[in-house]
Amino acid sequence: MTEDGGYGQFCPVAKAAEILATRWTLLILREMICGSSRFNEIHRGVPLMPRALLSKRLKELQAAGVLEQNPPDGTRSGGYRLTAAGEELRPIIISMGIWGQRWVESAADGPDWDAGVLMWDMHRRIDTSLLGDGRTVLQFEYGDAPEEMRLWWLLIETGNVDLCVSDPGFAVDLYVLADVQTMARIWIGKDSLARAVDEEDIVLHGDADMRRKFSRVLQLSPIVEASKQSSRLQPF
Amino acid sequence: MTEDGGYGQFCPVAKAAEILATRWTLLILREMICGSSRFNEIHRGVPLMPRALLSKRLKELQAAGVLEQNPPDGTRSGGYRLTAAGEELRPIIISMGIWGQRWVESAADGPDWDAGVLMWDMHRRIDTSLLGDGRTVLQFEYGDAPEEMRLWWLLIETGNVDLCVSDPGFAVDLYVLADVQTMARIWIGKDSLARAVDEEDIVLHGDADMRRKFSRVLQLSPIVEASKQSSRLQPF
DNA sequence: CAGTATCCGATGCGATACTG
DNA sequence: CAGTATCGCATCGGATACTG
Repeated sequence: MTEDGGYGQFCPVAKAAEILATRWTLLILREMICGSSRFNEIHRGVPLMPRALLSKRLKELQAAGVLEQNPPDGTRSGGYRLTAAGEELRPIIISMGIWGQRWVESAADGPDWDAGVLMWDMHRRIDTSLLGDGRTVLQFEYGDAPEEMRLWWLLIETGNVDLCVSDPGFAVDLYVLADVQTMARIWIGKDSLARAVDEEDIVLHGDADMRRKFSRVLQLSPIVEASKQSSRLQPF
Repeated sequence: MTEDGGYGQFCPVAKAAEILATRWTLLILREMICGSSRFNEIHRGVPLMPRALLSKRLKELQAAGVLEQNPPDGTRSGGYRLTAAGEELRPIIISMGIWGQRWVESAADGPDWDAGVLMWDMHRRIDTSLLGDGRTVLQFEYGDAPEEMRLWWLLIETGNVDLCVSDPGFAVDLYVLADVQTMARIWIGKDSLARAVDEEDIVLHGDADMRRKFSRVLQLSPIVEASKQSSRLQPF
């Protein structure tokens, strides 16, 4: 009778909120903005979200004109892409990230973070141009993570970065040992890699050249990059 | 067990979304941004929201550091105000409004809008400096609204604007007749007052001087003002 | 005015299992 | 890989009544 989840208001903020202010929706858009396009890619960014609900949200966002489906290539679905309307949410969502980082207590102190989400985020921010043509393997070990989340590998080959949850078997160029919290704080710019290495909150070992390059190979969260230029984001 | 409504992620967008992406929350903040501060003022901006839920949300927003309570003045509560963190949401919420206006289909075509919310919004945007020291009364009649929402009065006196739902009894300076949709479209900048008057979608009658001044006395939604300068809002 | 208390019905959400 | 189907429950939402 009162229809779906609307607010019954003409105010454009209400209209935007009807689309954006439902659970998980902003995180799906963050995933898309960060470069995911396929169903399972998106889901890796929000692993705690029920797949059925992800499916539902993707439909809603299509109906709202924020996403559309790519034409299927051959047999499998072509994934999703942002429409022009969706692209214009990019600065808004990034602004929300900057705000969250600046103001939300415990934005970097949560107890139960998912190392998988962190690794999935990080694997998209490897600057492959600094690595040679050959294969590079980085191994991450999180001392505070549960058994099945302790070890991760980034396998970098011909400009492509794969995230592995089991040992890919190749020689490891760099071992990274840290707590999830430490790594996450660095990732979102709340801590510096240099400091963490100095104080041995992070231990790097392996190829000496790779150890030196690591701070440039692993770029930080897009939010951190954006917030460096965020003076432009406070126009009012 | 999975705690409250969190996402279990360190991403700052997720942290912001935990606070902002719950039902009604963005509309409460919009009300605060537009100048409401007391409980019942805020509620007039979201009349369909259960008061108990508004109370709960206000507590959540205080816990999140977005709002705080003003010290009670005398016997009654002092209402609420945005903290510094809350103030920094202003450009984000206005951006969402601009986005909603630009992209949401039917942002100006809803069937069941609330004339009360429209009037409540508009009463805050009367430029009292254009009116003399005496009393000014504007009467609005919405032909398409249900009986109890048809007639509204703005009573302007010594720079103060009161919204009345029953005839205040004073002489009316200007009568405004329109449909809620027409008025709402003008209010959010999707239609122009001049056009609507020309084509008699709106009929003004009463004091000739007041008829002439009306387009300047009634300022438009803050979203419209903001979107005129919105080139600054697309920094990425 | 500024909320709180309670009850009840609808549904959004999460968990699990299943399919082409 | 890319989703669907089903089910139970917690939360939301509406109504009503009550308090300082």
